Amino acid sequence: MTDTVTAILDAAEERIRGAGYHGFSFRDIAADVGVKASSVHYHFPAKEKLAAAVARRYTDRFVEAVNAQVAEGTDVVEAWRRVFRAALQRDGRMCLCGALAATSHELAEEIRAEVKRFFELGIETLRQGGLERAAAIRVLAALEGAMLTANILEDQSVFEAGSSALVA
Amino acid sequence: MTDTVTAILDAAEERIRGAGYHGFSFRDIAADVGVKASSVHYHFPAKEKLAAAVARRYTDRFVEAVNAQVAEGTDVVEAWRRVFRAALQRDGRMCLCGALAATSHELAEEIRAEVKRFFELGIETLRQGGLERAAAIRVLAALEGAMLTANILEDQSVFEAGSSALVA
DNA sequence: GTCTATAATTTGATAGAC
DNA sequence: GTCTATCAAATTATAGAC
Repeated sequence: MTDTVTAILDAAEERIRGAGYHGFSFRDIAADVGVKASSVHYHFPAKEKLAAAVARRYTDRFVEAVNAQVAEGTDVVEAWRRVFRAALQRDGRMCLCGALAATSHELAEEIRAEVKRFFELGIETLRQGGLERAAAIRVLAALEGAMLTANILEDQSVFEAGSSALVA
Repeated sequence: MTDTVTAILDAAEERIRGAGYHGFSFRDIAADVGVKASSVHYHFPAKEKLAAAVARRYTDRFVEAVNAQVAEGTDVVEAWRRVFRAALQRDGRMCLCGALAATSHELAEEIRAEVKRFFELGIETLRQGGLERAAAIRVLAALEGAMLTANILEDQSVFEAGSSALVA
């Protein structure tokens, strides 16, 4: 993966997490990266492909980070909470898949499938950690909701409060 | 409030709940209502004003519905859960303020203030029902997250699972 | 791989007739 | 209060030079 592709994915991720799928343009990304819009199109022929690639990378990284925590002996629920917290504190923005899921109704099928994968993998890893399906859903829902609420209230302590019931 | 204004607000609410603030145009709304885009502009001079008006009406109606439940003797947490559930089941879409909050970073100040009001009023009514602030945040976060997760997984039972821990 | 140039369409918004 | 007509800008996307 070239530097330009990485920079494009980084910029698109930040934009989507701040303004949603319809909230950015190829020119925005190009300006962020320091190239022209046509160069972005060279790497990603269509906006849908770009967003799908961003979601794929985001999910892969996210699940990998969770698995790394679990491998170190962290409880799986706490692991998910930590990775969510890190994403909020580092970037001060919504979860990418949460931002896309919030407006999933009009989302292109390819993107929706990638976003769905994030939530299905979340449920799967939590179940592998011993949780029942309903409990796994509760954890993911609480974390997405806590992140969203902290975002709009512009108060990161809201994330702690919103996700505090998950801690054993 | 004229019929046209009501129809415009209805259409805009549905569009925003499905695709977010940037996911619709004046022409979309006009087509939904059966008028021309210039007529929409007559009632709402700018897109920001339209979205802010939609959020204001949504919050007012939502809180009113919750208060009506509480007045009938329903527990305040259960009241919030019921009104969220009704919004999901009736429209099959995200909470309007949740959809806007998810991409709040780039939102016009006027709109963000209205969305913020939804969450602050939520916390306020829950606290009046006897909950501590952290508990109130947990309830709102869980409900928004449960709605979002049910939305992307296209399974309304996910809302029940995601919000089930709130029931005493 | 990146650029310039451009096509085709859509966008938010306004002016003015009725 | 709604319409037609229009604007200026932005949008996704492509063609072809370098």
